Amino acid sequence: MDEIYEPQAVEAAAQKFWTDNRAFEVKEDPTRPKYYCLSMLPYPSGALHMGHVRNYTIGDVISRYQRMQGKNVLQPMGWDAFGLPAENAAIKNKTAPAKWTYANIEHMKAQLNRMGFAYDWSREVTTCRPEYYRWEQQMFTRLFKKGLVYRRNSVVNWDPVDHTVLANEQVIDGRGWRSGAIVEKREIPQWFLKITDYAQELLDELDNLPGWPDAVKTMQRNWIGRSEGLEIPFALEGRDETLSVFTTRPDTLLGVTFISVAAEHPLALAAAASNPQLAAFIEECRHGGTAEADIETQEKKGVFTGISAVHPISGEAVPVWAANFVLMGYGTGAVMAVPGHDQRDWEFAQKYDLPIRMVIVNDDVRDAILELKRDVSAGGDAMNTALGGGAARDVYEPTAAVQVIEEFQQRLLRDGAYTERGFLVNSGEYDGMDFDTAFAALTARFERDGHLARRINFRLRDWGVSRQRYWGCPIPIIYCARCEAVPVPEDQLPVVLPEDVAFSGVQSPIKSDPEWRKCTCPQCGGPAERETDTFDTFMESSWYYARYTSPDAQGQVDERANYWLPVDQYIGGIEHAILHLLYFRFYHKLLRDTGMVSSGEPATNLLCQGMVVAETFFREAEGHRDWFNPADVEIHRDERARITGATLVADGAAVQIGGIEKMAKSKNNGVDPQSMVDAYGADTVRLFSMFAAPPEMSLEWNEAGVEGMARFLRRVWAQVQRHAAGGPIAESRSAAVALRQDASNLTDAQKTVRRKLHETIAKVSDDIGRRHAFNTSIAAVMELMNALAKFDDDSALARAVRHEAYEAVALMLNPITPHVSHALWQALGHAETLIENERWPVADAAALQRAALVLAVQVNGKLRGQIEIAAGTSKEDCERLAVAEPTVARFIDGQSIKKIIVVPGKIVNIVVG
RNA sequence: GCCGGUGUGGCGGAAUUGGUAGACGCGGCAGACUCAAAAUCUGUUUGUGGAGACACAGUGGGGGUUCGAUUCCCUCCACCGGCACCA
Repeated sequence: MDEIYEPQAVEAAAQKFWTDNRAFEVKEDPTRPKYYCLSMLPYPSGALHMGHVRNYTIGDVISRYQRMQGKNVLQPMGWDAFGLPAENAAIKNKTAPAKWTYANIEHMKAQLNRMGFAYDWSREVTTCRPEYYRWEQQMFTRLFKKGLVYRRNSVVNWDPVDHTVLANEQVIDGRGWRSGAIVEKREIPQWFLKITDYAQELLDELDNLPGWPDAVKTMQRNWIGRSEGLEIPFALEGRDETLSVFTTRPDTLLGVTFISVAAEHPLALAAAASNPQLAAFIEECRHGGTAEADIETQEKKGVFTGISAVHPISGEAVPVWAANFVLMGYGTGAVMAVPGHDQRDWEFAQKYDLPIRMVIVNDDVRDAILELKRDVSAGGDAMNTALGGGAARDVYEPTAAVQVIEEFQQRLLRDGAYTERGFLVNSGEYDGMDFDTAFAALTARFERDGHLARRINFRLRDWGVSRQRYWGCPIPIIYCARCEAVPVPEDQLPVVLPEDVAFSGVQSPIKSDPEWRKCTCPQCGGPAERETDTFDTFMESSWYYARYTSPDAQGQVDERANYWLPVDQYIGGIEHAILHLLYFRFYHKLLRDTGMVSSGEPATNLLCQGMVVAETFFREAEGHRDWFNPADVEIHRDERARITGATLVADGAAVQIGGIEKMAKSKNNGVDPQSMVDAYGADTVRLFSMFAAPPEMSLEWNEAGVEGMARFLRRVWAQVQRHAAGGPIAESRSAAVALRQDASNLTDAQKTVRRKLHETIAKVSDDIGRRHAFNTSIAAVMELMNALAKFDDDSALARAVRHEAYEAVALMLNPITPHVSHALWQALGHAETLIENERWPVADAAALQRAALVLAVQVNGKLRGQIEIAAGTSKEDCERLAVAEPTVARFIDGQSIKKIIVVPGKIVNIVVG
């Protein structure tokens, strides 16, 4: 063992050993428990970033820990290789997207290997390869035949200058990012997968995923958005048509004072022909992006269409407005507006001076009304007055009950809608009913004549999978003038995307190439054309996890899938909480329903890691900011270590501190993992990324902290080196093993160190295995190392204790810093390498025994002292000792003890007063 | 706008089921070693008052439940993630 820790040499040696021995290639083995640990596959953007390092270190720690538990661990890796950035890079660098992508993969694969991740590369998946995507095309054609695929018009962002469809990301403040033109909405035909057929199951099965974070499950529930309500028909005045609206609040029906329809609703479009103001409004609504955030935050506007509907109960005329916040894609594209009890409708009514009607009241108002009703039956008429009759206002004296009602109504008109559930008023025969009663009564009313009014509505929309881009998987459809859309027959798959193309960026090469498009119809043999749209890249990332189980299957997957699936631990960023993770779950059900897998959910446990963030630095320039990388900036502090400012190393002049943000090119605050690995080694980078924050929180990259981790590894190395050089290692080993049988000869100090060791083993096992609290597991090992450093005893027994501890430290650190552990294991006298003899240490229960413990003593909940008690001291004795403790006694003095609470092993609280 | 999350010393964070707030690391300060520096090692480090023993305050703000609240409830604020064509 070298005296000095040289990470580059240590890591090269360990990695060579693993590679030479194919240490991480796994086979299906029914005799051993399997463990499938999966990290979200990277998009090959060019180089590994810190987010990847963090994600994959977490996965590797869990994988290596599970190997040490004796599991048959699969940890694969692959490339989400299709996507928009390749097209952008192709334009910028004048290269083909495929060439750029493959070069990136090669580079990033080398970087992953340099990190020492235990991947089974024999199962590598690259999603832009035809041997991968042909199965995705096959699945699509099968779903087509099952009726789970359909084509309809839907809205895209259209750049009227470049004549291209833009991704939401390419729309900046309503304008195309390259052309600067105001983006328009345009409807084009697109392919959809019927995820809504699975909405109920996707919702229900969230309850069977205890290993998923609650935040993710809640977000998915809300995204799926199941709601129960009624579909209510409004007849249109002077027309032989009805306009149906879906509502979850039929109890507010008598409060409807207008109806809002989407600007692109057929009714509005038809009315616009003779209404220039409406036509202008519809035209205005065509501008701007399609993102929901844009639509929901824009100013709410509307125009009266000139059409009136008939209220189905009161018979009153209700105006129909076109509004920019109603989405054609949801429900029927029309909503009933109840300004009294819906805040958005309330604001709209205020703006356009539409009536606001109170039809729901709270408990207090209901009680007041009941009081007035008793008054009415006794001959008074205050109730009519209070509820809007108004005629007698000048002459009568308002009672307290009337005041309650009037105040409620005034608040509603002045401050905003009352949106709680309550009791119906001003609703004729429904007056006095609560929500449930009114819901039932109105359901009965609208369900006469066998007509069904009850509806279960989902917010979830079908998955639009068409993209008007080149660098994606071709959609395997052929268009024939006679047979319309025909799926490509399975024996003609894959439909291969040409990779050697000139890519200008304006038009997809397969759209502009008439030869690629040309084909014959598989049904009638006539001339036909291929679909030139490609799949959403979420398609590839929805089933890659299954392909890893059988990467060479002659089918999408084979029987090996059922050995490995479901995934035992999935790890990825929280930003995927909804879209990717919902498609991932949906696709698994598609695989199940086409007989390819037997499980219902793809992953039993999910860990969402936080972002990697860093400080930002900038200088104001003309109209913009110049951002400086943290590596080029020096921080200044005052005598109490508070930051006072920062200067640029290059010129010594001040820069402004811009706050902590997600590592990004735009803020130039990215730290290159490669430079960190070159400077400190992979183990130090892995250790820091696991130590600096718990996995699900954001991690602030800070180079001083990285240095601290390097310092720790050097200390571990130096201590083990000193131990190994200090005596015959084989004897220490056998003496350490003997401690398990009999440790009674140890001195108290030796026993204390040994207890600390076994407490640490217990804590680290729980922290890594159950809690995934890697940061505190490292802290515990550091505490142990600090105790060992102070353990000043050179006897043979002390050497045995120390040997036992260093072996355990090497093993406990192995998941996190496997290269160092590999070297330490050999230094501790083992002929076998650590990877050949992976065994997680187990705490010795006998070593954990304590003779005495310390209890905190509180008086009225405030800490006042401590008492030391022997293990097994009775509650009464604890109370007696606590009361007698001098400081405690001082605080009790002169007051009577009312109660004493004893929490065994923790605390005594004496309540006085 | 809607949905979800986070907020604790100078900084990253710990406190696992309501039970001693600040483990561990960084930074700072002091000291040892050194011609010197770096590295390393030792001590110290929430704030205020106090020589000290110790006391008081303190977990984004306000309120509540409890013998006891960083932890539970209500409310407000700030920041972060997602919003269906970024991946």
